[in-house]
Amino acid sequence: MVQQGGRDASVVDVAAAAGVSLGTVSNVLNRPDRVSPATRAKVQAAMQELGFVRNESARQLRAGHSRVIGYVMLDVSNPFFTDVAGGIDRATADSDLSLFLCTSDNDPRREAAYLRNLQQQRVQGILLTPVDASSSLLDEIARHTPLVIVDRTRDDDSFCSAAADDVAGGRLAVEHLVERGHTRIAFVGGPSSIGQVRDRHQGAREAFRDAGLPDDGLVAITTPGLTFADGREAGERLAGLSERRRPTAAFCANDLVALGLLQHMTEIGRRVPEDLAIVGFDDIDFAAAAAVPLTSVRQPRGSLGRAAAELLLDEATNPAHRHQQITFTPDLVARRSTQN
Amino acid sequence: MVQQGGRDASVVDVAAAAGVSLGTVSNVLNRPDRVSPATRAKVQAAMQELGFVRNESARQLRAGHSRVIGYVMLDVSNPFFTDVAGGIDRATADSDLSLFLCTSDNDPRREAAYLRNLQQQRVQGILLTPVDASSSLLDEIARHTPLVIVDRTRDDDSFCSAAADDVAGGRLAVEHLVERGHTRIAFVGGPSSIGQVRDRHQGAREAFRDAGLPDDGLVAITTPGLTFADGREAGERLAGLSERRRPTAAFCANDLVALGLLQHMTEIGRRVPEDLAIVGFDDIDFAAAAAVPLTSVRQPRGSLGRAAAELLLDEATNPAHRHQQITFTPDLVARRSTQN
DNA sequence: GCTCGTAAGTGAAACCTTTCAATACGTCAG
DNA sequence: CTGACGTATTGAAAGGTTTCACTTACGAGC
Repeated sequence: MVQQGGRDASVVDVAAAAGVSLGTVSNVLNRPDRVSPATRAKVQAAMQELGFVRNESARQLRAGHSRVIGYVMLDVSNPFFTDVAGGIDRATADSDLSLFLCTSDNDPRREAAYLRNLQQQRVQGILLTPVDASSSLLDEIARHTPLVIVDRTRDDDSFCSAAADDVAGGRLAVEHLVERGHTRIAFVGGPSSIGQVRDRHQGAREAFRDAGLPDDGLVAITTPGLTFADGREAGERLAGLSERRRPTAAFCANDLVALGLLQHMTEIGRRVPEDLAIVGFDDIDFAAAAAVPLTSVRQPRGSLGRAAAELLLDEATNPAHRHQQITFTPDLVARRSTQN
Repeated sequence: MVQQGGRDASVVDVAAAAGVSLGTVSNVLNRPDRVSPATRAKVQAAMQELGFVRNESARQLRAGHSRVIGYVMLDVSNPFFTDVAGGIDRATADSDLSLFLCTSDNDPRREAAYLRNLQQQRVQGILLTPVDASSSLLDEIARHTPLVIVDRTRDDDSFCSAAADDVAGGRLAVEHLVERGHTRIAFVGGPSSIGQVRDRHQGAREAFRDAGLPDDGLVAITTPGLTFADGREAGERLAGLSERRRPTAAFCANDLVALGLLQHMTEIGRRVPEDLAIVGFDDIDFAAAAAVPLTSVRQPRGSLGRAAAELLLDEATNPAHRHQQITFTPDLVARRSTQN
């Protein structure tokens, strides 16, 4: 911080140094074509000299809004979400908006803090993968700030959203396992406060019933979160079950959990898929590269982000905007973890 | 956006609605204890009624700075960086600062845009994993905004930084391979504009020479980036070499590249480590879960983020702050990808 | 009854930028 | 030579919050 003593230089200081009015300085900044080349050069020299840095707060205050959009995601360390973020990023690249990423880490309080913070910053809009899509906080935020829900939906159509059909995805996974002859299947994931988890479980249940199998054949192994470590820990619990009750296949609520489970199984000498077939969800890049390449329900991650960003941009700029719910249909990528 | 017609409610509107002065409203917001309970309740009711949302821009304008810190990272989709971000996050959790994440995607222009944007927002400080640590832009930014370099260093001590010793890491990797009898080793990574790549390569070269091996035994396979896909593509190039010239081991500049390479090898029927031993860098969680568990140079990812954040906090708040360069020493985690 | 102290509340000024109506100054057509 | 027009520049107002020196009200102490 070289700027010892006095505060940073402002347009007023620049104007004084260049011997012009502050209106002219502003013109150099915002409409350089309206300023004669000579004056422009003089002003730019003064800016350089004083180390002038535009004050975005003042600019925003005047403009009424900032040139930022925020994406509040559930978990930065899940590659699924960073791939979604990549899609958002590409969609916003040629607007002059900056994208700020925030991670709620599945904590509703942190999510709320970020949402309020972004709203108070008067961001152009917010993309959100909510911990709980039904929270009334979302309505409250959306009263003032365009808000698009990513990778989730709400029953009503009060929001734009871009999401994959998680129930359908859950069905796909279990149908695949049932086709391969499994009749005792574990659903591994949690907590059930996460909508994705509920829907995927729901789909699993539906497919299980439709196959005419008894309800108690689908065992829920509830985890505290959806991380790698949670998957490993679920593996311990699965391994601890008596052989009679032990499932022959596991459908995991996401790939991280599936990979953790897979790793634990390998470590304790169980074979995948012979001893336990595994299906994941999301089809992150690492799924295909796993110890046993992982069968997974693929979501179009980038497209999902892109679609969400486009909805947000429309909502933020188009007065005739109407809310829209875009649903992507997932598909199943079969790999070795289920091919016995 | 319920707020049809008029602009958002401001403190003035709240004051009018509650029948108090705007100073009192501000007191309710910032020093509630100085306001009588009755008045406080009245004001809060008015805020509720009008849907008042504090305007952070105006607040910042007054305060001179925001309550945000930014981390500009090289690549969100690399789990190494999100793990670092996790460490930063934990370190800042109990300050009242919010952390905004930005991804430069290895593009100096995007990096510059984010840096300037954060600076113009008058953020409290910036954490940066730079594309090019020697860029003079960093000096320019640091003239006004506290800036800490993460996972990189500069020769001079003009910045705080927290980094692992990449040269040492590179040495570790190659020493490990040499110990296992390899004398033709590929260094896979790029572009060399990335400092990490240069340093790791440098370390590899040093270890190779120290082992008394001829320089041309260390083959550089330069990739355009450090992604999964770059690793696969490098695999094709490696496989295309004549048997005589083909290395028996590869040291990859990061785990993503290593995993891509590993996947390609497996696909074309080459065995790891028998046909090609592989060492990665970073030891991300997925390294241990890979098709062939990956030997990797471990960096303390979380600690690195935490240390960087603490340096930044100190620089931002402590007038007696002195720049400090913290270096972590990496270690090698040997797994199956090098055990033949 | 008067002064003093404290607590509660007030309101103007400051923060910095952008906008826009107004001004100044040439130039050109008539 | 005048009037009209266009270009370059000006300066004041607005935007919402916080701060701080100030006023008011009220009860305690003498």
